[in-house]
Amino acid sequence: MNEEQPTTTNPSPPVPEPPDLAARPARGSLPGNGADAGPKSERTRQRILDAAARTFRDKGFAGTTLNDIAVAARLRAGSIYYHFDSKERLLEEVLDIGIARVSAAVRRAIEALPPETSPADRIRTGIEAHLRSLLYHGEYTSASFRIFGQAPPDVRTRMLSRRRAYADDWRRMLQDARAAGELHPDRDLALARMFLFGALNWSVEWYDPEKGSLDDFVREAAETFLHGIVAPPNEAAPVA
Amino acid sequence: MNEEQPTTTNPSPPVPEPPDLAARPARGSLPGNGADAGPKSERTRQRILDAAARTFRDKGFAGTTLNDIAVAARLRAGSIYYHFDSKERLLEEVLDIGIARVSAAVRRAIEALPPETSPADRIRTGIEAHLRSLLYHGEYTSASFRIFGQAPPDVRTRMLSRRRAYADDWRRMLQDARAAGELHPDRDLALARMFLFGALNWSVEWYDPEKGSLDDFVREAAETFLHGIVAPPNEAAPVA
DNA sequence: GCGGAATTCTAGCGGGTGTTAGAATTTTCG
DNA sequence: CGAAAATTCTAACACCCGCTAGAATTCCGC
Repeated sequence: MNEEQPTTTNPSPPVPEPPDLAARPARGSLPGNGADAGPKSERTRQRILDAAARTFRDKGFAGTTLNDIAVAARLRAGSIYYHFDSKERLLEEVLDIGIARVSAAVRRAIEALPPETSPADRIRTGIEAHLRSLLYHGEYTSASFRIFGQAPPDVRTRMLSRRRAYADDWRRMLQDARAAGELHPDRDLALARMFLFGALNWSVEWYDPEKGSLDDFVREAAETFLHGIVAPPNEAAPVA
Repeated sequence: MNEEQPTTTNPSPPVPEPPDLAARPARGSLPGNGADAGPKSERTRQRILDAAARTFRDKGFAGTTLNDIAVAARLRAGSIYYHFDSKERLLEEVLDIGIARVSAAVRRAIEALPPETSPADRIRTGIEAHLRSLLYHGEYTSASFRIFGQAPPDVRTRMLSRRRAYADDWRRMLQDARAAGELHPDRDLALARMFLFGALNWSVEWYDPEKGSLDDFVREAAETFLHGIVAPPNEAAPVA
């Protein structure tokens, strides 16, 4: 009667994770000696986080049991509490990492552009980076966007500043493009931005990597957002 | 420690609901004599459904307790089982009604158009109808799209055919527009359709009716999707 | 390989879950 | 009114939840 056991997660792949990104501020200090915990603890901590991200994404927050996570992380439910204070905090950290990664990926991609790149091309690059971060090894990033609406109120409000910061990046990019005269003057940029977020993040639910290259996908996505679907009036009808 | 009590739902507004829409097969006949139950049952059944739709939308499926629903519907949790077989079936009916209403609203709006309306204008009308149905007294419609990802697997698969039918309507509209030469030939229509769904349904999460008229909003939304945000090359730069 | 710290496990508490049986109540209508 | 049917409530069952204390085990520098 339970949800099916996640036996598919059994083979336990080694979960490659670049730990450099924006993992966590760590705890101030630990029991034993000076700095923070040993490396053993850190590794299981990561295992728990990975399991939590996957399970939260698949079953939702309230739908996920600490035992679900424990099974996927190959330990007992009680042991989780050695590494995390509560289920809520575990969620919080997953969400945090998710947003941080997308945000960092987009920022990095844009800063790597040559300085003379036009604002519209920056937007294009931003869209592609966001999608890549979401769809390619996106345990946390996809969880972060899928689960956010289900988070307990206090977690959500605490997470909101992070989100706002990322949203501000986009607000700025759009305004720059408008200032450069590259955007249609009638467009409502706030609406366009939310439209974009909705469209991009929804792709986690349906994108199938086996049905075409990711490169083509992100390119086409950016094009669709920038130019819409309607044929340009001049090209299509050369008749005066 | 619990989620906050829904005391805000206390005043119990009379819940205006146009019962004509696409609620459910209904019973053909009247109380006592005819076939099945009386009208009293029908009214509380509706009250439960309304309460369930609102609560599911706000707290998610697993996060919603039968007692939450019962309180909002002004009865006891056990009594729900006189009207519904299980929590799952209750969810299923809510989702069903939600999809049926959006689908019906869009279809009706498009059929009301004059026959000579261009395919692109049909799309525009469809977008506006979808958004209206979602945002204006959309207990069920918004719940349907927000909760779908959290539904238990079997409910989800059973619901999938309904969704596919609605998706087909859109697929057809887009293909018609392309056949009429109104769409950019390079666009990937499947991607565009999913983009559209993501963008539209995400609006439940952020749209604030007090920050501008719904009419303006739906119009601008359709425009953004059809033409994108980039300025057209000829209009903006009249300089040779 | 010893000893103490770090990590995990066991076992359970208190509470809330969906669900059900049967009693109590309300509605319906001759 | 009164009886039968329809509807709601009460009380409980069986189970699982997040979480904790303390014992058991593993790790690791000496």
